[in-house]
Amino acid sequence: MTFSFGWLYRGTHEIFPSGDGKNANENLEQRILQSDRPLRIKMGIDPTGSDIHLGHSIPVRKMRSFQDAGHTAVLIIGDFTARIGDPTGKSEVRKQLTEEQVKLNAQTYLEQVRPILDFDTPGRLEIRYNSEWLAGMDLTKILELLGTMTVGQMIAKEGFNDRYDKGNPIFLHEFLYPLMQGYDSVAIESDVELGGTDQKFNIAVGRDLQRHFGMRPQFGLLMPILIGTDGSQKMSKSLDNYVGLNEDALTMYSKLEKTPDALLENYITLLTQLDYTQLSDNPREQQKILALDVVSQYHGMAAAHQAQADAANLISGSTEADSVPEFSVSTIEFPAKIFFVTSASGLCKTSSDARRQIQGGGVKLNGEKVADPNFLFEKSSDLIGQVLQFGKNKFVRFVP
RNA sequence: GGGUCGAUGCCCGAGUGGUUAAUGGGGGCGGACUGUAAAUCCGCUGGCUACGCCUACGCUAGUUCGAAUCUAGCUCGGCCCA
Repeated sequence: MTFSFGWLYRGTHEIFPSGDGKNANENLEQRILQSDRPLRIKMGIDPTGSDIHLGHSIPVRKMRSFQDAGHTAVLIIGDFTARIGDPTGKSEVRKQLTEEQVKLNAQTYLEQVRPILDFDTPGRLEIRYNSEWLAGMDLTKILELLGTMTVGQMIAKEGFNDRYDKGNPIFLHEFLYPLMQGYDSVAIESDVELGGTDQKFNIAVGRDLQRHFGMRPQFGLLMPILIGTDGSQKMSKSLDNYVGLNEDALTMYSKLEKTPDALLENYITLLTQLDYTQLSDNPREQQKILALDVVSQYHGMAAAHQAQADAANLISGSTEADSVPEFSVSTIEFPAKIFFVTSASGLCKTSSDARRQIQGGGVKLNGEKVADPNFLFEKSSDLIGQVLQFGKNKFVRFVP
């Protein structure tokens, strides 16, 4: 029986309730087999930023597996909750976002998960905004929600606990977050909620609320939190150890190709459908296979192969690489010194940094180290066609 | 509401009137090496089309030739009491 549920368990960290011991009557496999309708698989994303990365893709990929097994993915855009911010894992209060920002973010999020989910098969995907049921909630209802939990239960939650111990502030509205997320489960009548392991508390609150409102409680399916490309901390934009879903193929490939050895099995299991045991045990090969597979998921096989070839060329000093991002010189005023060009082209954030990196030997023009930060380009034609490299994997080709 | 302590660069944390972008650590970035990994060693780690100029030690005024360091008010936070 378990065999046919391979898709359910691949990479999965935990399913609760587990269906053994005293929960014997609550077993997800049973529920799937016995249901006479597709299950409703919930996952929430809070549009708090503009980019999502491979870490976010983990539960989304699981959601796709459910879709392929015939179930309905209910993607909840947390347009309302985003304005409070999930306190999970946060050491500080989230800043609140405006309505416009949230709307915009929601759009770009949907674009980014499009390659992962089945958007086309009828009945397989529902997209809901939680402002639909949260925005108009009146105080009576809110009191009912608040009345289902105690301060002790809230304080026991990991993030709150730490912050309380450290003497950091916790605001009351943050207590509402788990309740709102939980109420989403009630509103959409979910059967299973997907999330990272850090979502256990919030998902469990969803179960409690569903029970409170006389519904059959959902299952929680927790996926591991993806470690970032630095190999130690969880993938996140603010730590800059992420691979963004909307990054170009070459950048994506270059980042994944340097995945730390210790992370390879983890990445391959979570980010691809490949069978790790069938792969070469040479880590260098595994890096390439991983990078190729993931890039092809988001950019197509052809672009992935192109990126692979280009990455190989660039590292050997050749500039024959079609997928190098292009940058128009039209925004640069000539004559221009190379340190200015380096920052103006977006390879680094500040011109001061560009200057330093040049002095440290980290900037190359057509594969040659740049020695003088004040090297001058008299006119735009001096620059067009050249490939500028910053560090190990940031490249730009200048075009008119 | 009362009392008390605190606020320094990405983070932690020195510095308590004086040449200085401000000790140290972490993290990060870059270089060498390598497998575009790890480990190790070295350099960098406010901004600016830049051998000079500008902005910085919670905010705003003030004292002073001169303040991150002194004074006042304000803002935010911790703890104790209510």
